[in-house]
Amino acid sequence: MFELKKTEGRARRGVFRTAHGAVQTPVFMNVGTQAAIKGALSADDLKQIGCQVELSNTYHLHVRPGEQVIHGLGGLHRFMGWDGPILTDSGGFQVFSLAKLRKITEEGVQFNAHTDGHRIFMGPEESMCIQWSLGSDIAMAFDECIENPAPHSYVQQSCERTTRWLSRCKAELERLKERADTVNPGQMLWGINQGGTHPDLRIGHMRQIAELDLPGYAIGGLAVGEPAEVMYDIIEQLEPHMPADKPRYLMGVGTPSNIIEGVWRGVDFFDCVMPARNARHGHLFTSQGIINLNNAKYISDPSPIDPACQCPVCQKYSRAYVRHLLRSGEMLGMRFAVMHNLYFYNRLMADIRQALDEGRFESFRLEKSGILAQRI
RNA sequence: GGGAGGUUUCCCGAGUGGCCAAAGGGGGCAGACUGUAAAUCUGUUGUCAGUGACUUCGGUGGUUCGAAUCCACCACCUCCCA
Repeated sequence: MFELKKTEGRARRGVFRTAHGAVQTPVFMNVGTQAAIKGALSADDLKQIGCQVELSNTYHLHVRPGEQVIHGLGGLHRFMGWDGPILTDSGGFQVFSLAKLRKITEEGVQFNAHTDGHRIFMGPEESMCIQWSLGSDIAMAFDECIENPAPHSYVQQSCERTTRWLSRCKAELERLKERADTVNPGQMLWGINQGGTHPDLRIGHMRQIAELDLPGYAIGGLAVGEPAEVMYDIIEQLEPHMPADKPRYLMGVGTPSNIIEGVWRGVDFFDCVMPARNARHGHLFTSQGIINLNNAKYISDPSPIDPACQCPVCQKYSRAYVRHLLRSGEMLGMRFAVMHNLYFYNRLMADIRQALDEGRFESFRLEKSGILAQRI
């Protein structure tokens, strides 16, 4: 399923096959939480900006419109018109981000829906059932994501529960896939490593979940409060304990620089809301660094967002125009900004892959990592 | 011709003797954002100087220890009656 084509140090160039096509790695997955990329981008737009994998969210689609609706319409791919690979996040992150509205027990998590407050129970079986109904290609394990830093004792207890939850996820998905109305027989489950910023817990947890021999493993619970250096250190210590023949997914990360550093440390899959959210707020990524298009200095700037960018927006429109649209609250401004940033991310990944193919990723990293992080 | 109301800091608008450089909103300027309750949130928005000082509430004078707030006149705006 996962084929490693080339390595450079710990960095890996590979191909991952799914029921909806192959994914060239390292890859950035484009986040469309509610089966849509915020900023009014469609599945067709995703194709145009070079997206390989779309990511949607179990909890959000369960709350609205409900997985039965999507299952009844033939699954998430048909529902949203995207025929490429889809990964669904399990709702585990919402355990973290909706913390004020939930209560965690061994069985699962009791939520008050963020929409109307009604009670929702989600545990490993519920999450798997929803993801099975959606028919994503990659279903993520239902885990608990903890804010860093967190005390060793709590993280340990949480990790142990996440391991038990993972076994339940695996058993439930296997059971569900035997049903006749399975939308995506090729659906697979990926496990998620937790352990906060404690290397011993990270490694111990990884060893346990690796035993389940899942087709992919994610690193969760990073970029949630700890400094980037701590995150890099954890990845470095954890990486030797991750199965080498399975893809590794660093969940929710991150900035262009974070991604380059992640690839350097052996990560294959990434996703992050940052390019889309920051775009909506006027922060745009360019080959020379980050610009805040809201700044007054761009009011009459005739140049494209990034003169080096080949995206549809940069081919035609000026910073001045996109800035005006954003400031005026026009949807088109958000759409343009999001299109640019996601194109930039997908292009960055293509450049990373090319550098790996050509055996020059180390120099690529040294050259780009700093430039892309600076504000200009 | 007679009567009533109004003029506030970029805009709208509160304030009717000190706690007022003046609520609130808009706009402006900047910042945050990492498996998206996020088209959101935060700071700032008279000037100069790090306690503080100075200028400001249509204009000019006045009352008062003290005025955006009270009085007189002037200017402009709105409404009502002829």
